[in-house]
Order: sequence, then structure tokens, then C-alpha cells
Amino acid sequence: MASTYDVLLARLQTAFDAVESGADPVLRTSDRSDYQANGVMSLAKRLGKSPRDVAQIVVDHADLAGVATVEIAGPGFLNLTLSTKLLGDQLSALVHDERLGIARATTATVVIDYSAPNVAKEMHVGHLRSTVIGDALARMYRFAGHHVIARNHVGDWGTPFGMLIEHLIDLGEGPAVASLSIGDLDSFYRAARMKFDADDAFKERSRVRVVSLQSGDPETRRLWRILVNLSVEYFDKVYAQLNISLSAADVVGESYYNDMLADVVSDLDALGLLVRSGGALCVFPDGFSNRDGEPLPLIVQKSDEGFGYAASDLAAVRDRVSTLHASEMLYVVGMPQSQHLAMVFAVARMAGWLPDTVRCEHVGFGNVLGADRKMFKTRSGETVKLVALVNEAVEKAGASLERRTSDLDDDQKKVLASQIALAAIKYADLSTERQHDYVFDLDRMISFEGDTGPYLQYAHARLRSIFRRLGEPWSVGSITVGLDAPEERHLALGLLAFPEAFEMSLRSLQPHRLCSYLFDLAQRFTAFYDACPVLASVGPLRDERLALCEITARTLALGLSVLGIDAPEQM
RNA sequence: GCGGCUGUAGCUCAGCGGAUUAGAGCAUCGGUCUACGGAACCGAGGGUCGGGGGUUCGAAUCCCUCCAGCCGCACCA
Repeated sequence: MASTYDVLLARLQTAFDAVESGADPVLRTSDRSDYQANGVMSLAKRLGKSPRDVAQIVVDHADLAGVATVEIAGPGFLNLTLSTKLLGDQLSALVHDERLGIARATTATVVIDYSAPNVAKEMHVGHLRSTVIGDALARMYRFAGHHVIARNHVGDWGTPFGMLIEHLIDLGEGPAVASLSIGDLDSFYRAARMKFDADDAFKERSRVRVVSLQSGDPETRRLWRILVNLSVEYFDKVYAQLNISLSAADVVGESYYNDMLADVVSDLDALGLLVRSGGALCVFPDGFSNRDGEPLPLIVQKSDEGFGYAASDLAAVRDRVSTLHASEMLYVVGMPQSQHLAMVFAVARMAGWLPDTVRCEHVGFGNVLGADRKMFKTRSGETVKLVALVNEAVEKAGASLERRTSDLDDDQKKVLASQIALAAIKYADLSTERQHDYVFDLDRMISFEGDTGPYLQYAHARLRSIFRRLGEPWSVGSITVGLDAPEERHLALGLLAFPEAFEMSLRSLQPHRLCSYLFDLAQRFTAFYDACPVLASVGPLRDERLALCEITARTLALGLSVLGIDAPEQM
């Protein structure tokens, strides 16, 4: 089934082509009518004709019988009003369409790099956005029909592991494992750090340990593996708590690329791209300069022979294209890394490792700020742990549930509190344009009023409540709609706009567009709900309204689910 | 210095492939209640879209410039 948007666009395109081949209509929803088509004005300018005359020609050529009526407005806008028949047909199709009008895409292999916590460190707000945005994009891509490969590029390599392993040895394996198992990674890390800074002998041992780690000493690797495995177990718990679709299987950390680094360097050299500069081996991609206006290098091998993160990032690009056969790659990484990633991509393209046919994008995002508009920290100035953040939100959501009389038992309330808390946090994160910083204000996002996740969940719960009260199973063949009440029509138009909103959000890699759509839909629904009795109405009218409710409930649930947000049946 | 980002109602944010009176949420004020879950609905006030210039019949949206703030810019990822 073609979406309403596509039906209109196709008919308009034909009409525009009749005037001038290649002219594009720009179709959008409008307050003045159901849809508005622009594009006549620029076309008229090119043809040197009056916009209204051109509009008339387009209208004459447009085959909109049974679809919509057109009116030329203002200097040359085409205001389209959908026919009741089209609305009825489209709604009837939606009732029986699991995908709610969203086409299944031809399958691409999409590698999405997100979350990326560090081994032996706890996850904190700094990981929130990458994790939440990456998860939402992964879910959206999967629903669209693509093959998604999630890559959790954890920081599991580098000089800190010397001191961490030595600290592990000092504590004794058993006690160390026991303390790390409870997820208290930060105090382990801090203790190692303190010893490293205070004790020269420990520092020397750590240095030696790094060397044996890198040279593949089996015992050192075994100890390192202990740290990695315990950390991955901890990450899994956090992901479970956050309802993030990442697992240990998606963890492919920096260490995975170790064996490829030497080849990256020698292959770049063979291609004649390597330059020795300041002792380091560098590639100078075009278009990047440093603060003195000189070409800026991407350092692939440091002057001490060690490999930088540029080398492993290059290895990852190459691996994802050649081994995973990625046709699209997304890096959900903070904005400050944009220059680095742009250079990595540029070098990969120079080397021929990243063909032009592979879309490769940095999905950058801004910072999470506190009320003071500075980086979000605790009152004492420490980094906010993700677990603590969620716990506080769950607590608030739970307290709010208690304040309302409810026939739910304690277990149900516990689950609900978590679902509401996560909806609040995730929706707040996803609903602002991702490149922008946003102010983290838990009280606002969990106040359950206005443009929040819980508001959307509530709208959905009210809908489900209608069907619970209905008792009997409800089904309908085809809907004969009048949509006489303006609220009904407004809601119906909102439902038909779902595919376009979803696809636009996915195309632009901007989940906030889907958020805006869902909020708008929820508002349309509540206005309808207030004005149009459903269960108290009878006959075809009741079926029509139940159909609107059914589609709305499924649209909200599906929209939320691809954002990684649960839609409870009741709350 | 180079590059990137930001500046839209009191607050938090949409809108920025140009187009008819600039939108939403919160807050404020005023309505709606025998309510299918009021965590709701309806309405009002509130903005020279940072300043200036340009392109255009038309600019929050495109171009230039200035102001304010943030981030990155060679061996930590």
C-alpha cells in the first residue's frame, strides 16, 4: 500500500512533468488545508510566466479525481484537501497493515558504531547520548528492513591497562574479581591510578606490563581478559537496565584491530600516502590545517612506534567494508570528534578502503548540560553515573505512581516505574536535535506534562483502556468513514502521515523528527478523545472511531518502540 | 589563525532543500468536569527569530559582515 503522501506526490509529479519535465513539487502538510504543494513559483520564474497561470496548468494536468480537491491560493500555492473516500481507503488499509504504511526497504547492511564505554570504568552521562541515539537508529533501521550490525567499540586497550593489571595482581585475583563483579569499577580504577601516581616502582611495573600485554604474553593476556570480561558483564547489566539492544556479542573493542594495525601502516606506505613528520608516520588529507595554517596530519603511528587511535579507526573502517560488507556506516560519536572522524574517512577514501558507494556518516551529538549550562555533573562536581541517573529517575517515577491510586501490584509498579523513567530520559534525549547540547532536567522530563515520553505513554495507555473496556475482540472489514468531526479528520490525517515522518527521520538520521511527529499525533488523539465519545457511540460511527483508536494505539506503540521506549498497556 | 557548532516568547526547545498572520511544551491568566483514565481538553497574553548589510516579488531559513558563547586543531582515546 502506497502512503498517502506518496500517492499525492506521484500525481503532482505527473502534473508538474507535463508543464516542464524535471520540475519537482514540494509537498508538505499544512494548517490551511490537508497538504500544500509548493514549487509552482520557482517553476513559473524559470518559464517567465505568471505563477497563478502555471498553477492553473498544473491543476489542469493533475489527475486528482477521488483523491483530493485543489485550490490555488496566494501567489501560487496549491492547497490540497483529501477526499473522504481516500481517507477511508487509506485508513482501512492501515487497520490491516502490520507496518502501518511503512514500506520494507531493499536490504542494506548498516554498521552502527555506538555506546563505546571503557573497560574498567563505569558508564556515565557521557555515554548516554551515544547509547540512546545509536539504539534508536539501530531499531529504526531494523524496522525499515535493513540488516543492522551493531558495533560497540569499547576502550579495551592502551597504557592504562598496565597499571590496572598490576593492581589486579596486587589485590589478588579472587578479591579483585569479587570487588569488580559488583560493578564498582571506578574505585578499582581510582586506586590503580593513585598508586601509579604515588609509587614509582608500581609505575615501572605498569610500564613493563603494558609491553608484555602488547607483545602477547599469555599470562598478561589472561589477566587482561579478566578485566575485559567483568566489564562486559557490567555493561550488559547497564544495557539491560536501560533496555538497550546491545549485548556482549556486539562488543568489538579497540583490541580487536590490533593485528591489523601494522598492515594499515604498511599498506598506506605502499600507496605512497605516508609521510614521516615530527618523528611520526602521518597522512595529510586535503582540506585540514592546524593553528599555524599548515596541513594537519592524521597520525597513524606515533614517534615511539606505538599506534594511535587513528590507526585502529582506519582498520575498523576497512574491516567493516571488506569483512562485514557494510553498505552504510554510522558513527554515533560526540561532536568534538568530528574533525578526527572526517580525517579518518578522508584517508580511508584516499586509500580506496571506503568506496564512494558506501555511505559513511558521523552521527554527531551535543553535550548533556546541567541547569547551569555547563557539563552535567553531580552537586559535588563528579561525573554522573548512568546507573545512578536511571535509579533516581525510577525512584521519581515510582513515587509519582504511588501518589495515584492504582490497582496495580508492587511488581507491576516496579516494572512501570522503570518503563516510565526510561521513557522520560530517552525521549528527552531523542527529542532535541542531536547536534545541539541539551539541558538535563530530570524534574521536567519526568513531570509527565507536555512534550515528554510519559505523556506519549499515557496517551497509549488510555487507548488500550478503551479496548479493555470494550471487552469483546474488535475487528472491522472496511471502514465507511464520514469523519465529520474536525477532531476525527485531524487525527486521521495525522495517522496517514506516519510513514513519511518515519522515513524522513531515518533518512536524515534525526530521531527528533519522529519524536515531534509522535507528540503531535498524541495531541491530535487527546483532542479527539475529549470531543468524540467512542464506546458511547453506535453502529458505523463506533467502528470508525474504534478504527481510529486502533491505528493510533499501534502507531504510538510502534513509534515509541523504534525509539527504544516501551508503551505499557496501563499505567 | 583555521575549522565546526550555538544565539527564535520569562524558561526549555522545534521550524532553517525561502513562501500566505513565526510554532510547541513549561510557567502565567481565564475557561471545560456525570471524566471511554484530569498524568486531560479549550482559549488568552507574551517574540523587531543576536546586530547590520545583501540576493529575492518574498528570508528565522540563502550569502557577507560584526557581536556574544562553546568545541576541536600532531603523537590520550
